Amino acid sequence: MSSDTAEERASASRVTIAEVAGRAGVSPTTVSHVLSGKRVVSAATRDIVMDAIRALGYRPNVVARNLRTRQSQMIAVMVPDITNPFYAVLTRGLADAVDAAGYGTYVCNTDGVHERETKFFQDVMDRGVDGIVFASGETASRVTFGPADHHTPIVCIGEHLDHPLCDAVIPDDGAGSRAVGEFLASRGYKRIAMIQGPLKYGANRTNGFRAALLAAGQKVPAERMVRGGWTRRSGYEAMAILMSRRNRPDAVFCANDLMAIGAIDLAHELGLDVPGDVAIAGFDDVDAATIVTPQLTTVLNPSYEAGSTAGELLMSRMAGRYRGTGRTVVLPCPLVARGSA
Amino acid sequence: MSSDTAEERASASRVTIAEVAGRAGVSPTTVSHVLSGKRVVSAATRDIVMDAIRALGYRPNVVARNLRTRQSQMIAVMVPDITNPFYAVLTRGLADAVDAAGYGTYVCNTDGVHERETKFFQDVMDRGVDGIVFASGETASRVTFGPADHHTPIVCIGEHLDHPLCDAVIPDDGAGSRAVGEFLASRGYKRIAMIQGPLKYGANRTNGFRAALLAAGQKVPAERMVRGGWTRRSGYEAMAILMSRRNRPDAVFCANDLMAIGAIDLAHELGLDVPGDVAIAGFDDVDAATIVTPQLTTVLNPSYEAGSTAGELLMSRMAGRYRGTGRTVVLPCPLVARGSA
DNA sequence: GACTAGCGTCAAATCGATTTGCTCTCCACT
DNA sequence: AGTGGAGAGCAAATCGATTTGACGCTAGTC
Repeated sequence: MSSDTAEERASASRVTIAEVAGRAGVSPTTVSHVLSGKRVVSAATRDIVMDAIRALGYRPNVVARNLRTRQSQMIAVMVPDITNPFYAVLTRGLADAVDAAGYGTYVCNTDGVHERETKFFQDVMDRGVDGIVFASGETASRVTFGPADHHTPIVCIGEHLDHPLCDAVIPDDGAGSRAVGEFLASRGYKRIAMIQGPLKYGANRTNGFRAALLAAGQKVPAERMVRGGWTRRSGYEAMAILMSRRNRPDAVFCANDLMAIGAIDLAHELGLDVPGDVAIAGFDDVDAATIVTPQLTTVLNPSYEAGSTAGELLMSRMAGRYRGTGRTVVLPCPLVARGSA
Repeated sequence: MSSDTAEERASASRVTIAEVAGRAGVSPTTVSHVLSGKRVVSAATRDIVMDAIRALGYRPNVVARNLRTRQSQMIAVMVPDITNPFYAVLTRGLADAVDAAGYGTYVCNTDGVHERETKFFQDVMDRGVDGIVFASGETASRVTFGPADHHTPIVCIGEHLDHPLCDAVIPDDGAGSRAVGEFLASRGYKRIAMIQGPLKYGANRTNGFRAALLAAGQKVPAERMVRGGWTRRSGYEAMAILMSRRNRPDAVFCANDLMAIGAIDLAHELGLDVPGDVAIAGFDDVDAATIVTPQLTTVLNPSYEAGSTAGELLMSRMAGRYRGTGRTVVLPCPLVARGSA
């Protein structure tokens, strides 16, 4: 906005609080107090100081402030991959929630690899972030905490973590998956299969789904449970296995939407009608769920809300409004019936 | 707060370099030199120091280091919205490129709003980031630089910026769009239309496309040029306008994939066959391009490479390997022919 | 008139590293 | 013996803020 003068250009280094104090004829202390409001400063000197700040274009050095105050006004979010729309939306929810309070967002892509998780965890602790959101898969439970780590609040998405300051935001996968099971059973499908996540992941989805089917009097034979790797490609392959069985399923629940899309790919390749020949349901309700044909019947996984409530939980601790044991917020995952089942 | 804080201070405050020095029986200077390798330390004392570091679990305070060295080992990326897969992939490319060199990634969602852009720009400058990647739409050219801002290298994606240390990574939209135009013309389409981006955006795509059609001897009447807002919904609406014209187009080039998907939505709604009744082409080649039916003929926009080469450009400046005027890297955007045209 | 009570301000310590200049030792070469 | 140089390590200054204890002042109270 203001045209930078030659004077300003000459002094290439940043303006310090001392220079402002000098120009205003007061001490650095007073300038600091004007800025922070931690002690009262007379209106007269406050004006003088503010004028000097404006004239010099002073901006406080955030790093120096962070060193002294032991805060960074920055929160870290650890996700497997920001490229995954689910985590991108979660990250945005978090960023929106904390932005107004002046917190910035530091993003780490862990790829779900334990070494990367610990490396980044170390990194963000060293950087002195004020809070951490852990959305990096269930291996998160394996990170080990150093003695100094117990002051930084943490929020885990989708799981609990053994840490005194750790809150949890849990989308209710179990209930959502149960709803899918009930829905499929009520529609009269008889040979219902499932494409699960990789071993040890997404147990709640499997369990909820299986429980609903059992309650509806259906057995779930082991050969109708196949594992995929969350990706479209792996859903395609898992579906291929399922459809090569003697007794083809008439409905398939996939533990996430990407795998469901892969499953639809294969069904179309085989010339099968969805849902006429096979019904397919997913989980997450990402954008792509309404892009496939037919549109995907799925479960809404409230990623944006998960991110933003994680932000709220963090802020309540950082501001000292809450200082208790770990809280747990459960987010409902409603069924979204569309064309594919 | 009181007792809690006292406890904190007593038990769990971080180990400092001074404590390490004390335990090792050397000065802090020596410990620092062991860690940085900036001066030689004898193997014997180095071992002693390293032992002390391990025993105490010492981790250097990054904030303090940053204050002294005036570096933050952090680079900022400004995107309109991390939720947009294009920018998510770009961000990942950047993060991967700079991660190995120890740089972290600070993400800002500007929503393309000028006030937010300047606010975040100020924020990251105050935080002392070592580099900035500007991928936040063409309003970027309006940010104003303070005197202190001229030391931080910047890379712009998709445009140039008037700043001495600013490099640019430019995906070759123009050539890509020209390829689409040639492709459509060669396929014999005669009434070719385009859904553009919002006013003042994506001029290269419009120009390249138009040039190709003119070269093929086709006129592009104004009523076959409609504007959308980059979203699926806006593509749907723009397509509706196009199809309500007396002389319906037989092919439509959309300035991005999301709008193309919206256009396909409408075509299907009208019971039209794609590409039989209308051919549709997009731009970007996001994941969703292969999820729609039919799969989208589009232009590959190398977002990952854009992010990673932005990282390279930044690092070459930060490391002092390059110190010259602004460089420009142009990335090719090849046509990807699929089913929709 | 002496005595609190605030108010406004400042000097100095602090946060935890890095970096510079200096000392001291030891050895090699003239 | 003297000089030069390299090798090792330390003390102190520095980065740029925040924060605390103290001091001078004015006003109000007994």
